[in-house]
Amino acid sequence: MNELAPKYNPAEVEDKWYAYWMEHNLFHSEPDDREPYTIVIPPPNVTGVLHMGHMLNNTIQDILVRRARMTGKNACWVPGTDHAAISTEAKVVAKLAAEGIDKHSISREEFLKHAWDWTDKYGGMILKQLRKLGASCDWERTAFTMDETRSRSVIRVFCHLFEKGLIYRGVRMVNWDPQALTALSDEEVIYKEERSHLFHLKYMVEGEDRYIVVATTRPETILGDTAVCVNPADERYSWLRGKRVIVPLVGRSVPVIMDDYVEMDFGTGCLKVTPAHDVNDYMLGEKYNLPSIDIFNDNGTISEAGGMYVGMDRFDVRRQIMEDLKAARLVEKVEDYVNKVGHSERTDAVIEPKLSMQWFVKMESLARPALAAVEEGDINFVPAKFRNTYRHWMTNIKDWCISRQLWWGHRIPAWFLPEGGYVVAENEQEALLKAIGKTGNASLTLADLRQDPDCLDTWFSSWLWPISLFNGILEPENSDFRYYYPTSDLVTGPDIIFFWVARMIMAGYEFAGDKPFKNVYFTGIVRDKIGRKMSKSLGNSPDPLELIEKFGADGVRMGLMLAAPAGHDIMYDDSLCEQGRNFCNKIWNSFRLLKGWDVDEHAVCPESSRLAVEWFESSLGRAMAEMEDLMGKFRISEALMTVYRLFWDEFSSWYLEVIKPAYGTPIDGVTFKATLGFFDTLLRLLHPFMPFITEELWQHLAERAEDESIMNARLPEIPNMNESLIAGFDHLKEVVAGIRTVRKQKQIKQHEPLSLEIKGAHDDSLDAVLVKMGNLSSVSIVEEKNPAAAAFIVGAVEYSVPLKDKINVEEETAKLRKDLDYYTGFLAGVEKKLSNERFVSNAPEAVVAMERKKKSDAEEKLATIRAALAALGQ
RNA sequence: GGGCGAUUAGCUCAGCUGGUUUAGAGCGUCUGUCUUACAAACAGAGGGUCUGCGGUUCGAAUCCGUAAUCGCCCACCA
Repeated sequence: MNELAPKYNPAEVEDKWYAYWMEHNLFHSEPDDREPYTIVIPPPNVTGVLHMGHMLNNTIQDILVRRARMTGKNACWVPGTDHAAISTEAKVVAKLAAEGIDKHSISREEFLKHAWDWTDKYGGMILKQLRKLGASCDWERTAFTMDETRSRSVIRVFCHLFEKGLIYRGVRMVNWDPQALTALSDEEVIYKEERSHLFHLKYMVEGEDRYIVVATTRPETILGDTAVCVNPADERYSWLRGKRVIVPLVGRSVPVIMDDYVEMDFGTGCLKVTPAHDVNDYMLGEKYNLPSIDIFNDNGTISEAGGMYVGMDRFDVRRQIMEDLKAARLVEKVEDYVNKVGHSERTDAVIEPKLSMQWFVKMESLARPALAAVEEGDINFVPAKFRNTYRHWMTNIKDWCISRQLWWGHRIPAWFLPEGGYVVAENEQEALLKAIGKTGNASLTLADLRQDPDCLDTWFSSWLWPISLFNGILEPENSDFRYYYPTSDLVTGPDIIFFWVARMIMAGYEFAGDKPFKNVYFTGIVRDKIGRKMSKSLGNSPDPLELIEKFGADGVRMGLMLAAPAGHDIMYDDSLCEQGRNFCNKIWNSFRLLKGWDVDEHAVCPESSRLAVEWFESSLGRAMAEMEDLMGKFRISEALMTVYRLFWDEFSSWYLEVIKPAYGTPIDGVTFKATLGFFDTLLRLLHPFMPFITEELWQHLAERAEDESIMNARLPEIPNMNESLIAGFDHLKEVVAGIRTVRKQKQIKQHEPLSLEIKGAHDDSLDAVLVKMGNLSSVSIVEEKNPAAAAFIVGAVEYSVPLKDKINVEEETAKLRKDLDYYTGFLAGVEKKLSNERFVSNAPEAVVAMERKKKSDAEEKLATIRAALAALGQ
């Protein structure tokens, strides 16, 4: 009789509606006279695979975008991908290696061709997968950090900053990744605690029989030692002043220098100085004009400068040197030691501090307006605690190393001149003109210029994302940019607050003269049940697509959102998605219920239905107001919970049960029409969270035009609330629950009618509902309570169900005694408060009045309880 | 070594500028029920004194101090 299956089957509907939305171009936005609502996606790396973090992040974005659309805004969610310089290059190098091709055996052009092939093949994978999630991105606007517009924007920005003197080139100590063979920014180095050793090595004093002991974690770097340093205040070593010591094994004579940088109480108080391989030693080297001996090749093996160890790997050489030192009796002792070792964020290789020529951005002046924007609330962080993190970083900002020794990325637009020096220009022609201008040599040709082989840091393109997506760098006056910028909300993880968020804010003010977004919503990290971060290496992350297959996209979306307040890590568990799936099923079945009814337009609307309609409208209004408030504060999971309870508890368990016609009888037209209206509104409220099932049912609910969609339906006005009706229903629910408890305790079936007796002031205006929901045969007001009845008290009114022989006086008495004790205690507490003169005189009047009300309520209630006990002969 | 945040029912969390019944929700648990939308369900029940200690106050989960535990971020002690 009902063509709808008793269980919702997401697989049958999801792809269908996504295709429908695409086919009717419903995600696309163009500027018009509506208010814009814009989100730019955090571009997933082309090397990435869809993980739970993406699911969470993009669900939130989709909820925000869909809700904005339904409130009449012109919503635009721009998708795209990031070229991920290091990761992608590493992947392509590995792929080529597997095919027996060495990167350096092929030309740059050939390599880039492979990289582009790889990108074309795998790059858009995550974006495709996001469609399964229901992401309503404007796919026509899909961008890539290395497409033409974005690339040209990057180059333009580089030139702009260079001309402004904010980009410079120089030799600095940088973080070197010996695996990826490139420099990294400070942010790309992850420090991890590692158990290692503190080696105490003997350095003989030159020309004497004495020695000093130096403590180091990296004995291999003795090959590059050019001094030993002690604190000038350290009396233990005052005799060393002016002397020289011999570097063990190496045999080199190096000076002893004195600097208070050295901590006297760490290790032996004696520090070996290797200017080429340690940031601090480098500083000392500069200060004391020490030679710098670079003992490593780029790939981490020992260079020519390393004497007999040439060609050995840095970790092998550490072991070998220790053996040799032991053999030479130059090791005093070896201690266990825990220290922090820098690793490359992308390759996990141990970082070597290395002196090299790189390009840098001066950050201080860029940071100033960006810091102010967040401090002054022009940009709002959710949750606000991230402002602290941001402030700290921004006020301690260091220059940004932006050059990478890679091929995959935006090539640095600098050309070296034959006789030294360089020019920076947006293209070759311009470079040539500048070169001629600079050298005065009109016969220069392009062949004389050599472009810097290095590429730019990936984030040097990402930081422009909100601007470059709308082509705001190259054409700042274009209508898209003027309309969509600044964007509205950014949704991202706190792990890239420095990499990306902070830099976008700086770029916004520098290149667009305005903030890039108004709100930043920081999601939490998705963790497993026992709190571990989900990761590929741990294998504790479910495959998102399998989850969607199992629970449906709507179920998964809801599961994630239920547990995801902003900035809180979420403990993921499949049971969350189960809850989401179950909710879909609940929605589905309530639709089946009303779909199955016969409607009689002429039937009279029962009083109970009339009341239910009026009450539910109020209830709906209350929930909608609450949702609006919560969404405004980005408390999305709470907004979802509000509509969840509205649908499940209020609509399904109460409203539908009240208006449900008896089996085989039709429903009246008035109630039916109101119910369809409610259902329609509920679907709209749910749509941002669960787009698929709501579209499916909304389309079933009425005849729709060919290109119509719930996506573009508006959220209705919030209905007015009838507070007293809501209060009346709240009371009624308790009475019904009381009746149900009696049934349960006395083992009376739900369908067996009971009569209800009421003693006390009773408002009978909702009796029609009471009779229906309590399955009552009669409701009567009595003067005296029937002793052979099961009683319960709601407010100060006593309700009882006459049951004759089923009544156990002891049980009834015990029940009432329990209530009596509770309220006696409660009353005592209130009275204590009220008898405290200082409370009465100090507390605000309203609070005192509230306490008086509590007191009289409790007294009334106690009177009722005592009367009930008396009726039982107690 | 600095800084930030957290600690509320079995679990995940609300509880904002202290007073709204001797703390709420969802899930889970327990007990009934295959009642003609839904057992992915229905009905009912139980469960915390708010991490410890001290303080401010007429009044504190809510403010202050302190201790413990956990987490995150930053930092050049080899």
